[in-house]
Amino acid sequence: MSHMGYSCLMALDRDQVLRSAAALLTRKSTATMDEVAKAAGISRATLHRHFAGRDALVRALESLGIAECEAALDAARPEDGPASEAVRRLIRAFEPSAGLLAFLYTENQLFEGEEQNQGWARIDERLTALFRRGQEAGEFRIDLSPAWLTEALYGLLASGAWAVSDGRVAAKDFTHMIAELLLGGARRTDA
Amino acid sequence: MSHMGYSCLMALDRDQVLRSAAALLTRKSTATMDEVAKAAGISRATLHRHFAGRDALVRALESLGIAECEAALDAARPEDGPASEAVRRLIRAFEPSAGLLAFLYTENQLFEGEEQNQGWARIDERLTALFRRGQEAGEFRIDLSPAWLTEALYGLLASGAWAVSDGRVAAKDFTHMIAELLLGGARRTDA
DNA sequence: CTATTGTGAGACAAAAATGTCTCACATGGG
DNA sequence: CCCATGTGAGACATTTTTGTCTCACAATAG
Repeated sequence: MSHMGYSCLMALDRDQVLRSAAALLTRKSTATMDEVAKAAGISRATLHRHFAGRDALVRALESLGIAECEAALDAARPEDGPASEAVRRLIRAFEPSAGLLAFLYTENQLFEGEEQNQGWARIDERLTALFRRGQEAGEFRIDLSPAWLTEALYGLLASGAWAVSDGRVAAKDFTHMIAELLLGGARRTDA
Repeated sequence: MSHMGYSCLMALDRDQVLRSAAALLTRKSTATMDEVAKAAGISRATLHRHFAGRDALVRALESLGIAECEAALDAARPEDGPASEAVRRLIRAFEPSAGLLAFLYTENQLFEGEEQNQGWARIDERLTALFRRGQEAGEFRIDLSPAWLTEALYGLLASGAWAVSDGRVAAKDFTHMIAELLLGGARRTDA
């Protein structure tokens, strides 16, 4: 039965295609379907077999991004332990998805579809809840709103992903640099 | 002599066209020249009179962005006084250009032209120099590299611009939220 | 008023991207 | 071996976007 082989290989392929598409579209958001296909190492015909068109491709990217964010949130257990530690776990869990997230964060003002926006709203909610919890526990300062901290987390994840992919910072420092900046800032505290 | 009237009005128009183009392209990077023109409130013909094509438009946006960043750096005197204060002045000086900068930061991996890249390299250099100065003065922690702090500053400026334009944070808090997060982080220090 | 200048609207062809086919080929299971 | 399935290459019509042009109109300086 070739059906198993089909779904298995397809799923892997599709995932990799989406990832390379995200990587390309982040750098060159006006890239052609043909360029996307070449970047993924497949032909335009095959790309078109998987995704009916450019819109479908972007929507698929968004769905994947939402799913990965949800999974990362689940894995990081944001409700457990000190909020600072939860933020660290969260950033570590987000790291593999950071490239995709960077693309979506800069592009997602595009669609206002029902499902998609609900997905992001849910993720935003879980993130702001974490920062709110940290504030209520007296762990985080209260003059920076949870909404802003959430926004900043997205921005820093995107900056980190780009800085790593451009070689401006080492990949192994990704989590540390984002977490330390977000939590502790640039100022010395042991002075 | 109508020449004065010409250059005067044109300069203003051109600037406003570029700004609305940046605002639109940030949200929808695949926007058509026609959409850009409509967003600027002018006809496609007029847009095309100012900018030969899409490339020319983006290049003009980049030139404007570089010029504004240089001007902001000059105005903020990054070499004077405590580095923290210099960073605050810098963020305040960057605020009017943040929307434009957000677009360029997410899109500038596009061109690798000589002049443009030199312009950005120069700005990067001045920013990293400021963070390096802060580290050498013992004001900033040394485990976050100046290159990363520079990158993070770009990212936070972009996040701030989007958050403000989407109404997620108040415009008046722009400088404070970015400066405090970048310098002090989310963690309470007075606990 | 009159001439100049910039503009908007629209026509138009050229170029680019997209969506849809067909066909030959490779691979892997039966 | 033979067949089914996914693929790459490329042809093709369609659609979209672009670049260029013309013309009428408004504003403004002289």
